[in-house]
Amino acid sequence: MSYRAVKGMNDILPDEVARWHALERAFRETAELHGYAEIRTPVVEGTELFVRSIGETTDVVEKEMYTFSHHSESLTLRPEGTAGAARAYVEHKAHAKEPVSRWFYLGPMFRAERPQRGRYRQFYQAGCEIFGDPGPACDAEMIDMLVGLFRRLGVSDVVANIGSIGGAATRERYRGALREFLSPKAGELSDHARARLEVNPLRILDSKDPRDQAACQGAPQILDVLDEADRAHWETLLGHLDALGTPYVVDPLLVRGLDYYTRTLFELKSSAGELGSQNTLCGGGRYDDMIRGLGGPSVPAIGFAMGLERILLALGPMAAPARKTCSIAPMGTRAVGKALELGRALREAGVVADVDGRGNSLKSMLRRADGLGARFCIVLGDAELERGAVQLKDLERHTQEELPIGAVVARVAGGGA
RNA sequence: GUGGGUGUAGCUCAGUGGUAGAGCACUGGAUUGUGGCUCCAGGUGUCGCGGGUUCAAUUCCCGUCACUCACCCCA
Repeated sequence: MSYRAVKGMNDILPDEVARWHALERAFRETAELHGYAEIRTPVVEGTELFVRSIGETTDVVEKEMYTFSHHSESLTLRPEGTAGAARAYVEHKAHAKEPVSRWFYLGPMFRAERPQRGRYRQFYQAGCEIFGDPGPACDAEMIDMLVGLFRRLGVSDVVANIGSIGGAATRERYRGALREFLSPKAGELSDHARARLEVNPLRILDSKDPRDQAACQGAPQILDVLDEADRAHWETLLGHLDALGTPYVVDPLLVRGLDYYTRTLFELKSSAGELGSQNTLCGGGRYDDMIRGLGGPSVPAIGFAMGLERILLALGPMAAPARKTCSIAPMGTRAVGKALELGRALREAGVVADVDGRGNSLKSMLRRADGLGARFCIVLGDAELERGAVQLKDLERHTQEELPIGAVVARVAGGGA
């Protein structure tokens, strides 16, 4: 086995694609119902776009990007979808055409991490962005949409965690307070957390290390230090969710690893199905400063991305599709010619047709028809050809009848009735 | 980048210091031309790769690679 797919990048074989289609269809339908329109942006962007938007000191930018240079240009395979959408929003001056833009996207993203269950180097995300609406009504609507989507998909145990990290000013103030609280306990922290104390103390809140969790007991909470405007935004959001009856859990320690977030943050988790420890199905939040930061106008924004393979892991197996194929089993060369003709006629009538021209035994052809999930099998042998007839077998009802060859297409197209 | 686990048939996995098996799948037959159930028959393997110990290694030892799970981080 000399050629293999690149580590962390997987083939999605035909057997599995039906599940992907079903998920993608549910996402598209939901997004479109909420007024989102699809945008498709390139998989490659200038490296600087990601550095600027995601943040120079984030793990994604520091060590997970696939970056290469072409001539003198530094390019990067997109590690997430928001930066590209935001770039397109600015580049095409969408703000001047409509007050609010609601966009969704779907496609592969790339991060050079160590792969594990639910985490791959090429992975698929679907996401939505709203540009030009400061919320909090649309924040509530977005969270409610996601809860509804996961319910519809059948992820029964999904939990929406929400939080707020306020605007830039609030966050700066909180960072100082947290550092002050944790510094005396620096000796009790994990090495990793101690290193972060100066650079990004907020992330320590997120740590799974019991020492860090213990040290964070009694730490000041960001929700307690929101400024007036941030607080009003947050409380109104909770009010909307309560009014909608959308279930949620406030997580005061919620911190996301991308630097661009402001105010509202949310994350949907599950432990259903085959999910391993990477069980965040969907994450998002507000990024009110990004558009201006990319050289655009001062336009607020909010968005989320969901990991498709994680959702598929949570979903488990899918019901087998209905039998609709018609298989044709010819015996002998003359019959094969007739079978090809019949196959074409069936397809013209809108029937999925499979001509088994392998020249195997009838038993083998019927077995294959069954394996394909065919509803009908047309048996075509010399005896039938002489009579200008075919045997039409209904694989589902276990019945068989002889029909004139000219009548079989209409019969099959009519579902056998 | 760090740590654990696993590498044997297309798939899931047993197994032994004397060069290997089951189930599923596949093919044929029982039914000179009739599927899903049943019965019978059939084939395939550099036993991940390299080295060491040994009369002999798939098995024991060392190395290496791959896969996998977890940490970090994220979807």
